[in-house]
Amino acid sequence: MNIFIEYLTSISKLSNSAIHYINEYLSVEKIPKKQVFVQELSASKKLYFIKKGIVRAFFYNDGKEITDWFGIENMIIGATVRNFPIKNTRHSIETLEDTELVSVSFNDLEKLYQKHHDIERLGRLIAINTILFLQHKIDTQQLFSAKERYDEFVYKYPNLINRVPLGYIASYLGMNQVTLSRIRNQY
Amino acid sequence: MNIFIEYLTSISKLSNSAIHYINEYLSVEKIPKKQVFVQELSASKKLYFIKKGIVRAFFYNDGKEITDWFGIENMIIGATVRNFPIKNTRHSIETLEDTELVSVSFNDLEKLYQKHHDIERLGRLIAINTILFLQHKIDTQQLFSAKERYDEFVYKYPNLINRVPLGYIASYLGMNQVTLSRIRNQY
DNA sequence: CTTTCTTTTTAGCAAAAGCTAAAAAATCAA
DNA sequence: TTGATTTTTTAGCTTTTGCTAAAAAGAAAG
Repeated sequence: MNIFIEYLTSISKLSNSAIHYINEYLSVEKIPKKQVFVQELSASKKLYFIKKGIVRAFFYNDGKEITDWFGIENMIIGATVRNFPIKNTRHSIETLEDTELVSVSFNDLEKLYQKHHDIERLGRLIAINTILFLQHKIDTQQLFSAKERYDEFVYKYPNLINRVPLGYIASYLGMNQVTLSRIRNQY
Repeated sequence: MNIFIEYLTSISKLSNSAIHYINEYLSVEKIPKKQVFVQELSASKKLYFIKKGIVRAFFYNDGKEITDWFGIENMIIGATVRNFPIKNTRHSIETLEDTELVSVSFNDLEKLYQKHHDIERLGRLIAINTILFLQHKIDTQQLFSAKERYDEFVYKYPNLINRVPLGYIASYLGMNQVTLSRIRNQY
């Protein structure tokens, strides 16, 4: 789990007592490949951190499956996708490879926030990072062509291209799977 | 300024002492129409809340001006657009109508965060609201046609359509100004 | 190894949206 | 008001991306 604490402290300093407290509440879970381990994200009772592996978030629109987000090592599930009690969506999370997760229940997380000001601050800073990530996604969607979006994806996630089905990447990038195949073969 | 405090407490409860403290740090500014009052957002020293009026955030891409965000009453400037020391962009903020703002300097805001746990929590919750807003924008961009995006915009900002130049709205919605004009005249 | 199932590529055509430029309309200022 | 400036609409053509379906390639299972 220490990798999780390291991740957290890289975002914001934490007191020893906060670290100790967080550790108390963590568990580790191993999930095999191709398993939908969160059926409905907004109803999820836990927050997950990806220690190892690849996951994706997806939902259905017009009968079609849309991949919304890819999670790789050192990412929090639901920081980016809408893992908030506020909004009802139909997101599921699936492992694409064997995955190790660190989890905290939202109940416990709430306790952590309330007891430790520095953990609350950490939560705020994680949210701000998420905002930056999303804003960048909006920019690329709005200003980049399909090819440019793909190129950026390759740059950003060099490991994913050969490990994840093309169709998932296409829907993540907001384009047709056939279009992506063409782009990849440089027209 | 009380409208600002009301806005804040609608998001998260604040202790009386926190409210008192916040009030100490607020100022009010009036800006006339069509004035670029923040030249470079990421270098801005203050956070603004819109008490009255309309503003927009814009930047240049490929020599073209892109409107990124519209701010109306009861919005925080920079909660949505990237008003963080972290990321360098070239966003400016301009009033579209006579506008009244409440402002806090980031210096003071930092103090507020540090002194009051409940203000830090408020900051986290505002960030989460921003995340939801941005995720919705991503969805509409990715899944909606140009017409659908416009229809949603009309629904969401009924006041803006006749008060804001069409070109600004078009770039906000990620489409050509000519395309938007056609859509509006229902092809 | 084959066979089967899944994923990717290719082809051809259709639809959506972009671009340039000019005309029309609306707004602003003297 | 009237002339000037800005904004919006219209027209015609181009480009990009989408869609359906079928072929090819790859991966998985017996």
